[in-house]
Amino acid sequence: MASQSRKKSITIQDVARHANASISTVSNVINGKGYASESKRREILRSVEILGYVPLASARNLALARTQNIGFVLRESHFTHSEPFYTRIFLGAEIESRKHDHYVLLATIPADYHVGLDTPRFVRERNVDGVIVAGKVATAFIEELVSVGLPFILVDYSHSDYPCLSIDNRGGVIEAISFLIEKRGHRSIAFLGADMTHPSIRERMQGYRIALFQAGIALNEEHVLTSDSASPTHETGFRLAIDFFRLQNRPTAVFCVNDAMALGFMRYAHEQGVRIPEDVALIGFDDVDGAVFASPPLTTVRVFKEQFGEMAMRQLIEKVEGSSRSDGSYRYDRTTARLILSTELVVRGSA
Amino acid sequence: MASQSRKKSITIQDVARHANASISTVSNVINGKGYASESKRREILRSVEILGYVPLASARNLALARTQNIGFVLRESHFTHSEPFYTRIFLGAEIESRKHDHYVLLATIPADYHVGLDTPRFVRERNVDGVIVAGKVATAFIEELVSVGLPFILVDYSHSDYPCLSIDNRGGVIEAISFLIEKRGHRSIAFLGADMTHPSIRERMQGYRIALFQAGIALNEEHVLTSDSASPTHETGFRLAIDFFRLQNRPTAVFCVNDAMALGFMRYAHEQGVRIPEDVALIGFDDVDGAVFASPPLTTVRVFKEQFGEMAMRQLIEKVEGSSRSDGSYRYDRTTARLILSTELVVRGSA
DNA sequence: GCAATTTATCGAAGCGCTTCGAGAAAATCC
DNA sequence: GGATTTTCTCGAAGCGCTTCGATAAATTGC
Repeated sequence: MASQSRKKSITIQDVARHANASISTVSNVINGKGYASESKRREILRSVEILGYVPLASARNLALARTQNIGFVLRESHFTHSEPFYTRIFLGAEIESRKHDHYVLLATIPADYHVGLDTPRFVRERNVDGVIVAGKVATAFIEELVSVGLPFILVDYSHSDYPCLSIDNRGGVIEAISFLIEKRGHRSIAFLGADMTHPSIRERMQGYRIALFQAGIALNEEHVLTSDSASPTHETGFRLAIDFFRLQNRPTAVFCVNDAMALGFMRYAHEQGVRIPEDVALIGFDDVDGAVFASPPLTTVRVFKEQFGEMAMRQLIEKVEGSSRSDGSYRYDRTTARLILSTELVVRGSA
Repeated sequence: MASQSRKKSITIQDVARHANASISTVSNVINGKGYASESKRREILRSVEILGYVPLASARNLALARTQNIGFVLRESHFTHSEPFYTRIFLGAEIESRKHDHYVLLATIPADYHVGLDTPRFVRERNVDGVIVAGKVATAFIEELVSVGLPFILVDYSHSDYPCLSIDNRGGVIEAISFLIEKRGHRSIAFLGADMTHPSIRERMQGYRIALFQAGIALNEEHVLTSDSASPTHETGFRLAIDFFRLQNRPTAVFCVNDAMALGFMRYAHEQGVRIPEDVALIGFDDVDGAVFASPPLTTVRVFKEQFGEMAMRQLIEKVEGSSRSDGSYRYDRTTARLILSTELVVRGSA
């Protein structure tokens, strides 16, 4: 019994026969289209119930020239990151996708993307109706999507030419820095960053400058410590912390471009016996899970990750469904729309 | 141009026409079946190349009565866990799936599973050829899989009645405890655990007992601190640490059932000014990413997560492909086979 | 009361692919 | 050299579903 093979399932045919109706009528009542008398409708629905009929997805999709799949693409390194940032976005998207009866297929691509070679299988086989691109990926990939005419949306990676959904990096940082200045009385605040060409990180940097400017504090370039080419990791935070503590007149607070770095900074501080927030206040960005377990718990800018994924999915699906209605009706083209998700400062022990 | 809809792609028809052959011949050469003259073959392949033809997955699958999808199911709480344990398994499975031209669809189910209501859509719609079940899920779900005749494999959750792939929990713990005893000279070792009904955790507990027994050390029940109903989280580790430090003659080493708990334990120890490993040695299990960043870095039992997922996928696909060949040939039924993946002790600073 | 609608139902074509014969041509056998 | 066997190619049926007419019955309009 154990190795019994898949049960041959019942088809629309069976329902039609059982309900004494034609296939097309069954199809209609199931999809709520066309006409059907109350009696027939009920009879059919009853048969569906009795037989436990569920339409076969593949058949449906073939007939409807769609897949009900959404691709989710990110760089492999991003997915394995210790902090489940993208994982959460993915999860949010996944949950949202169900509401719209879609599945999400995941694919990771290398940082140095080669068209053709690295093309996710689901785009080659046209096995998705649209794709969500998370984080910074090679532009070659994005261009490929454009060229095959697959709808997509960029998430957490702003780009002026394509539809994207991003975090309010600027606003989040401004809030954080202003908090440090106004509520905590700091006048000298360092900025620790990495991967400075990344749009998001650039924006965080801008937020830092703006907040300082607004408070009438002159920017001291020496307090901007960055490791331009490195990734903003725990390790990088640790390394820049070393530089930080070598500073002659050391700032009283530091803002790290993300929590991973902040945590790395904190580790070094611990090792040096520096107290946080007494000796130096610390704020991160992202609100990763580890933030709350740090000692002291990290004050940080929260990003609503699940919601982020949700929204991306919703946007994308709206777009996909819209484009598929070929009734020729005019629709506003939001292709290049850009949405920004706001953040929230969560104050914990480190500042 | 921007809102251009999906390009109507070229079909096998087009290739046939272009190559001056019949559809069936094209299909044959593409799939390497049947006969075909060198000339025809070349011509067809050339047309495929020129036209950039790629078979449409949905059509193929419909004709072949398969989906090329594998479902990956876990409890929602497991997926969002701060430590990407299952995420990594998922990733390993995902990567392996590509080699076999499969996609993986993810679904999360609630802890209190209700058949029908919570049934993952892909099992209802028969949109997967098999499913990987990760971690501890409701048995109702497993039974449902059995009843619909969908092949599956359990991962990280041993069950004697079903095919499963598990970690060598017992062996891993034995290695860890023996290390503590033989290499570090500890004679009094505590065990901190939670969720004691979980098979994996139970096995770890057994490992602890066995190792002690082997070393001729009597088990002191007071040194077994568990929070039976709680999950083995950071928080739980922290809480049990409190109990631990209240012990009259406190053990010199502690083994935590997983890294999360060990990290929680460590945090409490820090707060109390207890030095690790000088005052108390600490070993965890899993080797999560955070382990290496802890101070001191955590000694732990490594589990090869990606490989774990890979192997599960391989097993499952083998099974799926096997069962689909309906040539009636006899095959050994490995349905209830049980594989165990070995672990590795990684010695870092905490012990 | 009869034309014009609206409602109800169905058969058949089609989505893009695989696969099962069948027929023709080529190769092999004695 | 005729009978087999093998190689090559193709048409057609089928996978399970949607959808477009066509036909028939019921309803409406004036």
